Amino acid sequence: MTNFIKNPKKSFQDKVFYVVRQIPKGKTLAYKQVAKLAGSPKAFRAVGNILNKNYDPAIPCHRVVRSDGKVGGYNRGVEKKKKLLEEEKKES
DNA sequence: CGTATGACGTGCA
DNA sequence: GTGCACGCCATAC
Repeated sequence: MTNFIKNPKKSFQDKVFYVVRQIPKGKTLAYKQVAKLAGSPKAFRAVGNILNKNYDPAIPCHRVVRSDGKVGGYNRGVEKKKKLLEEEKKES
């Protein structure tokens, strides 16, 4: 890191974060949907890739699941993600 | 610039 | 219904 400041890189990542941040509690969004909302319906690959490399506590990435209904993965542990989804879903 | 990787998605056997 | 292989886009090196 040559610079202390982070790059304002306005890229797909920003859109993905913005979309994921809008996901209401107890609701899950598919990677494909996120990619579509982000502007690239075929970039669901990049969506997962970005979330995986850039996990942020402000981003409910645990609400992003596969179109198959599977949780997919989670930086903190798939088990944790499943539990969070279940809890939020119950509360909702 | 080209190659490699990845929390995916869809199609086919 | 399950499993395997290919294709897709964005990022990193």
